[in-house]
Amino acid sequence: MIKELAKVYDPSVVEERLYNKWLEKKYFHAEVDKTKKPYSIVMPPPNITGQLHMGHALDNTIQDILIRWKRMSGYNALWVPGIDHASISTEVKVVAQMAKEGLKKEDIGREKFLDRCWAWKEQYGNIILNQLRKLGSSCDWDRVRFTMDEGCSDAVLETFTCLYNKGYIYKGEKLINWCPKCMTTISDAEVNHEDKEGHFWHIKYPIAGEEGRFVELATTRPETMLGDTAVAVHPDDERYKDLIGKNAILPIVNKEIPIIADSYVDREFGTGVVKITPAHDPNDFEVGVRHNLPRINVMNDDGTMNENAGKYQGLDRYEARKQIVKQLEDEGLLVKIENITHAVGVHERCGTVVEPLIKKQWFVKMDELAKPAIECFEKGELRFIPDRFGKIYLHWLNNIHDWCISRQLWWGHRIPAYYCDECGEVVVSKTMPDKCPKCGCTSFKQDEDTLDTWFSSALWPFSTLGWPQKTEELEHFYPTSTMVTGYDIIFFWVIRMVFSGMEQMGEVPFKDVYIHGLIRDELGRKFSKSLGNGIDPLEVIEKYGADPLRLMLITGNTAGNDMRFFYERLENSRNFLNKLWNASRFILMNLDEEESNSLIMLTPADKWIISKVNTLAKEVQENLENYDLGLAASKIQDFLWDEYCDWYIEMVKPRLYNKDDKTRKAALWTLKEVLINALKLLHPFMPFITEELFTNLQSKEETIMLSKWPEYREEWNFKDEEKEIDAIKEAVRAIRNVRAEMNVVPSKKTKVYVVSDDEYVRMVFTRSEVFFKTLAYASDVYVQADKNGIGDDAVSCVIHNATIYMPFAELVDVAKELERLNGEKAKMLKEIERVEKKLANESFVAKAPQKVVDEEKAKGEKYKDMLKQIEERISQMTK
RNA sequence: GGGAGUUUAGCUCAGCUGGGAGAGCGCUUGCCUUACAAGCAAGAUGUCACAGGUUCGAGCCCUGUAAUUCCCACCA
Repeated sequence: MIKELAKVYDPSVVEERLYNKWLEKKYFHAEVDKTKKPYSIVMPPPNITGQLHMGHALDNTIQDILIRWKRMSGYNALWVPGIDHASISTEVKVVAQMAKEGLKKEDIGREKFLDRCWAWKEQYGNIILNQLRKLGSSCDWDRVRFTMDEGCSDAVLETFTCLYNKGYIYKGEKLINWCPKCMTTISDAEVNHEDKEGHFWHIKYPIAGEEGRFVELATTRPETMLGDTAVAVHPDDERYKDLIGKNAILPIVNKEIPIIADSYVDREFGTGVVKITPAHDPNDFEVGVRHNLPRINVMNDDGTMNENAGKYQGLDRYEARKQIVKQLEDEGLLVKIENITHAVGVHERCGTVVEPLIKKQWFVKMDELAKPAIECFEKGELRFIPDRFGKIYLHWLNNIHDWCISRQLWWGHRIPAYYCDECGEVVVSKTMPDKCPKCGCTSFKQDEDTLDTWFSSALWPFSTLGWPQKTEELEHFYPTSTMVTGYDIIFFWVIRMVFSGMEQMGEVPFKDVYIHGLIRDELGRKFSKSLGNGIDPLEVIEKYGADPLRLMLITGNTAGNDMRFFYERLENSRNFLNKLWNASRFILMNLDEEESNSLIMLTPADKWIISKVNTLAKEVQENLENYDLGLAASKIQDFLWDEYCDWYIEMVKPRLYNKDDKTRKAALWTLKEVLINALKLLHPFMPFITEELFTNLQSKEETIMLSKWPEYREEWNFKDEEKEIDAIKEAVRAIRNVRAEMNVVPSKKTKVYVVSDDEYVRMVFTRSEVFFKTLAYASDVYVQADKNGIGDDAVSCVIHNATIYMPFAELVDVAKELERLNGEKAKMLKEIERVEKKLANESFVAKAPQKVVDEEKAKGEKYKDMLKQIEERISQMTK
């Protein structure tokens, strides 16, 4: 039966058909199978506000490669997909949506607002998951999880109460990062420091009781001076020693505040005097604690000044700043204004300058929890790929601060803390308590705040497997095998997953963390909306197909490094796809007879390519195990394109075209067998085309997805043939060189045979150019013209270890050829000299490994041999 | 202020445990050859940032320098 493939491969049609087939057949679904070794990945859940971008495409391609490889290798391979409620992003979007209707969330109340959020989730939440299917992701869609589904929410409540009961969660009044725009607290990790242009205002504070004496200090935020409760100098600063213990008069407020000594002050910086505003600055807060200073908050939550700001009450913080500076100037207390650039903390999500404020918030106490996370890494239970990220991981854990987890948002997991209406007692419990343990009252109010969105993400590796229930999935698949994510969320996510896993499960959540870089545009810039340089993966898939995109994303870079997106690279992948398609088409065109089970005789050429694909399987396996995914992919690509298509297929053509050839069957068998093996190796990288070709090439198995992963086989190891054919490749290249150098243009009708002593290797070339594409077989190759061709008029030509006869008429320039040969000779002499010099080096021979020395000797022999041939040729020509 | 990365062909990047410098794109030349012009064949191009050191031997290991990118950090 002859199968015929379409002339061109149309990814969009094929990919959709195949993906639907996979879904229908449930190939992605993984039931717990205790007879197999488990391999599991949980997908970093994309936000429900998200659209598929290149980062997702890379992240999921990597995971898909790993899962498909392990699945084919006989593992019980599970890939759990899911989505994240993304508390603040979603809330911002829903608020914006409502704003268009002229509504605020307060207008409709918490419950109705949450209804809208859920509606958002229903409407948009699955978009990104559907987009992931376009990529070919083979995750188990029967197990899609959501961070706010019943199970995950239960995991959150369980964890919260558990940590609270152990004393790891507490509510405390601390200085936190406040976003006046989003009106919520944010964690340290959510604050970005940006260098901004600003001013240094130098201000004089009068000394109380000493008319005309001042201290000069500088600030970048004059508006906070209204909340100053001290002025500090360094204890050993001679300039100000006598001031310590005295009072300064806070301008505008006209209040006396103490002058204190604290070693936090840097004598060298500025004037060596610092205003202390404990309610609005983290350092000042610490100083305030040490010196028992009052904390005066002068700002409202929306960034306007409050009642403590006196006449500035109600003004926006920046407006207040302006007016305060003006007043200071008017009062002659402003010394100078210095222009500076300084780091300003901004909310990473909205860019608003963060305001440190004192608030009562919930925190996770980190020092104890961090310890197991450090230990498990040091014990080697957890590793990073590449390993340099391990250092970053450790550094962060060793310098960890308590994690502020409460957010003044509505969309998210509401904090399971209940306040007694009577006595205010706090009860933390998964459900509303029945009665107050202190006063017996039965009415409670739940905490208004929700949890940081990363709180639920931190539990993801086990909550998705069913925790806190004791499921068989959890038992079988936990700890998961590999976590694939970008370096940008190591702090947000990876670390929190590890300590959560260690605390709740007593085991690491994953053994390997594969860190990938960012995809950038061709200029190396990040993709961003404002630059408008984003490239939509879906458009790329539409145009080129998912396979080329995947291949392009995975090759040409290594773990942890950023990569640039070039359409040129994509085209290369697309061309490879096309190449593969056409090669397969060629083979199918020739598979015109029934398959034979009888013993076939393999020629050295067949053994050569079989041996090559065998070696490839071994190397790919090693590369994958080391997470060198890009290396593995390009090796497969090189094999298929260079070795298989450009050499083997060309070599085998004469045998295919001659139906009487005894080795024709062997050629066909080899062509098919090798291709199928290579397709299997390629499948994790390019799932669609490999499936399409696999199912067309054979009829025994219905999918490549569940076919057996090619392993290295000793019986396919033909080292001699590999060497032999590789040597001949060299010879052929030399023959081609002759032709190129001599400018030979044989007539199109010339028919040339390359014949070896071995009768089963014979290659026929009907066209002049084909000749030069073709690989001769044995070391003693000679070329004869056929009866219609050149006959006796031929001249022999010996290059390296091949002899060719060519028609006289075609040798247009003997002098040129001689020149070339002389050049070749000189080159050879140089090489021989180099090798001999090396071998003459006694310490080299003595200290270098024997293998290296032997190799060197062999090279020397080879060069001498080649030199001899060249000299022969020269003497022939000059005769 | 700490920490990490990068520096290899015109461009973007590979180079695994140290043994004669690689790929893709681009460029030059010749080819519509019954799988493929999205192709085939041949070709040119590198003080592997710099300076020392270790070694028989360094793109790779060590020390230092420079340029550059990123992360962390409270400098008012």
